[in-house]
Amino acid sequence: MKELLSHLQIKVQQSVYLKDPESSYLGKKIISVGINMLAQNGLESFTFKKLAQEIDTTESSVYRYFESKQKLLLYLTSWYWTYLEYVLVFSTNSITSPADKLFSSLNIIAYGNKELAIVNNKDTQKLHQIIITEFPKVYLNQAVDNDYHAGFFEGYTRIVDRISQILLEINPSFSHTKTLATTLLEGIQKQLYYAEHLPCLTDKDIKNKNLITFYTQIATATLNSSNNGK
Amino acid sequence: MKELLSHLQIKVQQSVYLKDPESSYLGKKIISVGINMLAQNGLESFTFKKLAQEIDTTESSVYRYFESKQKLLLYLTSWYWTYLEYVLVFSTNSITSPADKLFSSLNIIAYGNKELAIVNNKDTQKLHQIIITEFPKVYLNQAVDNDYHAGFFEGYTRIVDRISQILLEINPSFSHTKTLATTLLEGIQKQLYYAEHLPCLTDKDIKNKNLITFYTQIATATLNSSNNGK
DNA sequence: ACAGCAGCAATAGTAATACTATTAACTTTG
DNA sequence: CAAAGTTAATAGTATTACTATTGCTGCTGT
Repeated sequence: MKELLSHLQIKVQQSVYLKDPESSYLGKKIISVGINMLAQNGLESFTFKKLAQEIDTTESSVYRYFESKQKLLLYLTSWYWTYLEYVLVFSTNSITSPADKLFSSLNIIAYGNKELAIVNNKDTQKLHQIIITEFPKVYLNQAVDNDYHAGFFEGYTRIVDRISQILLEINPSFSHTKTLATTLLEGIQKQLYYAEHLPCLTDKDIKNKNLITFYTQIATATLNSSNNGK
Repeated sequence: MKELLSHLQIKVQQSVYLKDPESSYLGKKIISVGINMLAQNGLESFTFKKLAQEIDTTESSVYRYFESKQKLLLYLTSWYWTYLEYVLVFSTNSITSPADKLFSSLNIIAYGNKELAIVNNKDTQKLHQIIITEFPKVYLNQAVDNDYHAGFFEGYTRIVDRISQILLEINPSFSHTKTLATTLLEGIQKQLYYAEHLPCLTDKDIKNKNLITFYTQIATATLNSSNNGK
């Protein structure tokens, strides 16, 4: 799997960038150093000028690749969700029990693939950090409706669909799979953030495997509860 | 209750503002027009200059009240969570069944109090909109750790604690109340946003009463599931 | 009554950020 | 090897965030 994924060329929708960052050395630098800077200090303090200084180029050269820092963030998050779908599929296609498949999937969503640190010159653990703190900002803004119709959230949507499918395997008559899937997925990510920064919004032992066990329990309990057909 | 709440003076922690906006006409204007503008266009396009123009004053006069637009947002969200705790307590203290209390509480969190539109010159429905799209930005940034230690999230924390208490009433041996409480609370708010902007991340019938019913079901199913003592 | 002093808001800035038009240099291709 | 195309740097502008200073207004004490 390590071989398969590290050779994978993940495509991000063209309209997200002005010039394909994979097509030049500078473009690749923008991505890899951009990941480091965003993971380190977040979107607010990140500017193209600082990025340019870091990689010894100019602000306007960065603007040739992305029309704004939000679009660069959108590129990184889109890439990550697409990458994660591959990891998800490769890691769980051999699992037959739907409940086990759910557990493994949630585990990957929570902690990524620890063996594959760098894929296509991108630090996936840092991208995971970026997803947790910055991804909500990608859609909680005025541009959502346009971005949605442009298909910019398809990567994320497909992950949600995959989880939905697994939930449906556990209980084929369950009718609120999307809602449950997003609740699990985003709940897990929030808890990871709270554990780090807002400890009074979590329970102490909810970490590592326990976090995944708990959310799997929420899922199975809900799926097995009485009026699930309606 | 309408009488009680509309006469209530809700205090926001002093260190959030430079000068108490409740202490002058201009301050009150900053708050009420700020609510309108933030609900309308979001934090990103909101600036103190635009706010000042809207209320016929100057940018620097606004800066006398708040050191940044983030602090103004923090003020509004803190006010809202404190206000919502009163609504929650007043509306549910007569309910004896813990399950009914949970349903009512989640309903208030999802839809606020529709009878009380304006409290202390603040449009609570617009504030509710602001909470849904802007509150995550209040803590998903570099200042979290400082803001947390300064106690700026106490209003929200208290709401989470109240929900936790109700969950504990339903199952006194349940040990992950904070995690479940935040998952329910934030899940509901996300679904409201998705229904509006990202419909493929929700299920069609998950709206109005159904949304609350579903999240109450998640809660009770989880609370009643087997290994809850652990 | 009015000199003095608080408190408040406006004027007039600066520094940083976001973004763009134009030019220069280098590569590829006919 | 000249024309065409590609790439990035120079040199801007407009907006945004934030601050230092000044001036006005009303209250206070003698």
